[in-house]
Parts: sequence; C-alpha cells; structure tokens
Amino acid sequence: MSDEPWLNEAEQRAWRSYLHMQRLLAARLSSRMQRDFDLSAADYEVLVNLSEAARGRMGPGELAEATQWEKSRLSHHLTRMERRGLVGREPSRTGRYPDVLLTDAGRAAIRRAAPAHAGDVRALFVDVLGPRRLARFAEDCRAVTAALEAERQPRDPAAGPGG
Amino acid sequence: MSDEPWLNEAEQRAWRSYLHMQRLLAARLSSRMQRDFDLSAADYEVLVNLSEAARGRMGPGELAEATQWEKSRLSHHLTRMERRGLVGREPSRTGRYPDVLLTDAGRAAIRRAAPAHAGDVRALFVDVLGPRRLARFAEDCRAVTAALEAERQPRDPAAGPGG
DNA sequence: GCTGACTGGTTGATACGTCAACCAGGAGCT
DNA sequence: AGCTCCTGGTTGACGTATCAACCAGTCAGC
Repeated sequence: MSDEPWLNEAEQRAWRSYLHMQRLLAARLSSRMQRDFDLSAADYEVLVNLSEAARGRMGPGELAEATQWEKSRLSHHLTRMERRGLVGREPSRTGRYPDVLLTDAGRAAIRRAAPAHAGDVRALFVDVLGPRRLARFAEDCRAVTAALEAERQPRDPAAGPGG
Repeated sequence: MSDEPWLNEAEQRAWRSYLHMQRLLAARLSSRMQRDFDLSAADYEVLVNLSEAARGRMGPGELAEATQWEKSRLSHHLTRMERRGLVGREPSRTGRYPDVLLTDAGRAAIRRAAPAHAGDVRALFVDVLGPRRLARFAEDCRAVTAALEAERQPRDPAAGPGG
C-alpha cells in the first residue's frame, strides 16, 4: 500500500484534520496570550523554564536544552526580552557564560499569564478529549515523535544515550 | 476536577507530548522542503492550492479562504513568490481583483516537491500510526477543532452561515 | 448622481526564526 | 609557551507573520 508516496483519500483527510487543528489551536493560544498578557508563545516558554529553575536563573545552554531552540534563536530572543525588561543576564559563578535570570517584571508576567494559559489548554484540549482519549492521543504523539527521532539518529541502538 | 485551571501531571505530560511531536514534525517537514526544493511550508501551501484549482488560477479571496490566511499575510507572501517567479497575477474576467496564477516555474516546483512531501508525511505520520490509530487520531483532532470553532462562534446555531 | 459605509486588498513597521559568518575562551598537542 | 581545534554564544542579513493604517471600488440611501 505504500509503494507510492501518495496518500489515499482517508489518509489525506486525516492529515488535514491534524493540520487544521494544529493551526487553530496554536493560533488561539498564542493570540490570547499576546492580547491579554502581551507575551508571545516564545516569551512564555522562556519564562516558564526560568521560573521552574532554581533561583529563577540558568545558563544559556540549559535554557537552549530545555526549549530545544537553536542557539541563535535563543540569543536573539533573549536580547529582545531583555530590552523589554522580562529577563536579565549576569555573570555566573559556575559557568563561563552569563546566566539568564528572571526579573521581577518577568516573574510577574508569568504569574499573571500561567493560569489563563493552563485554563485555555484545559478548555480547548484536555477537557475536550477527556482522560481516556487524551491518553491514547498522547500515546500516538509519542509514537510519531519516536519515529521522528529514530530517523534523525540512525545510530547504533546498543550505544549509550547521546547526550 | 476542572475547578482549578491547572493541569495535573498526566494532563501536563499529554500536552507536552503533543507539543513536542508537533514541533518536531513541522520542523522536519519544512526543513526538508526548504533544503531539497527551496520551498517554505507557506510556499508549498499556496502552490498546492493553485495547482488544484481550475486552470491553475484563483482569486485572492478564494486563496485566502483555502489557506485560511490573513489577507495581509497572503498579500505579502504572494508578492515575494511573484518576485521569485513562482506565481503571477493577471486581471480576471469574472472578478474585480487580479487572479493569482501558477507560472511554469511554480508548476514545476510543486511537481518536484509534492511526491517527496507526501512520502515524508506517510513515513513520519501515516504509516507510523497505521490506519486504525490514524482514524482515531484524526477523529480526536476534529473534536478539538470543533471545540475551537464553537468557541470562536458562540452565535445562534439556528442562524445561517456567518460568512 | 452624490455621500458615506463596507469589503477586500495593499503597504509599512515591527517582532520573530533561520542561516551563515564570526568571535572568545578552553583543551589538547607539540 | 604557542598552535590548533572545538564548543558555545553573538551578530547581521533576510524571509516570514502580525498589526494597524491606508486605499479603491461598490453599494445603500438619499
């Protein structure tokens, strides 16, 4: 059935259903956050990670790891957020590069935004599916993720973790 | 259970599984298309829609409807694609605004890219889930989409389409 | 036929993401 | 010590997305 690359009609429909949902959901969540709290999805992610870190600070490397962003993206974004007063940078004892840290304004922003965002995720996604379907859905997502990651790392599966 | 907006641990995990998959999948598909065919996901979408249209041309309005893009996004993007020779614009008999049409280069580009893209979607998504899970998954997506759309249009459901 | 609102499209400003080039500080070698 | 390479971060350029302002036809009401 998969000799040809093409998708049959059912497959096509499924794929488009996913795409459609994904777009609407992302658009809704981010536009709300922007409108109500003046934060982009990217801002939110940085703030969440910092607020979960010990003392609200972490090295750029950890942050890059946590967000899975490219280094240049992170650097640019932190510059912008710093300009807006949401984060700061200051020399760290332990590492060679200055730490990124949450400012008071940044902390206030995430505290304001987080409950609303969680509520949106709940209302638009979690509660729509309900626990059973949600679990199944997440399982499917992990399967796809695994395929993605397997393809990227066609290394020896007997070897240890890559890092 | 949803008195508080917060997500419990299972819900949180599910949501993050989805987010993770979504990001990886989008990144993989678009970076491939960019690398191998010099097309962005946005380019691809425009080209697909045009190539499916009668005579490879449609009015800006139809295209906006088909892609679900903001008018300004569409306008900007068409300007750039026109500059690259992928699409053209020319006055239409039926409509007030010039039609957008596929150029030969645009048609060639989509013909080159489409099989690879379909193959990727199959390999990374369709075949990973298989028909049963795929169908269920799509069903879940439609449920979420419905919730999204219901929330956006809390109008009288007996009334006609809003346009 | 004029006026004013509406619709649909364009434009400019700005934020964002990616790529490639660059730069600084270590680590390893000699 | 001096070289080189490597890693991790920054920068600039450019394509992209969004918002707000603007503009051109069209149509309703007079």
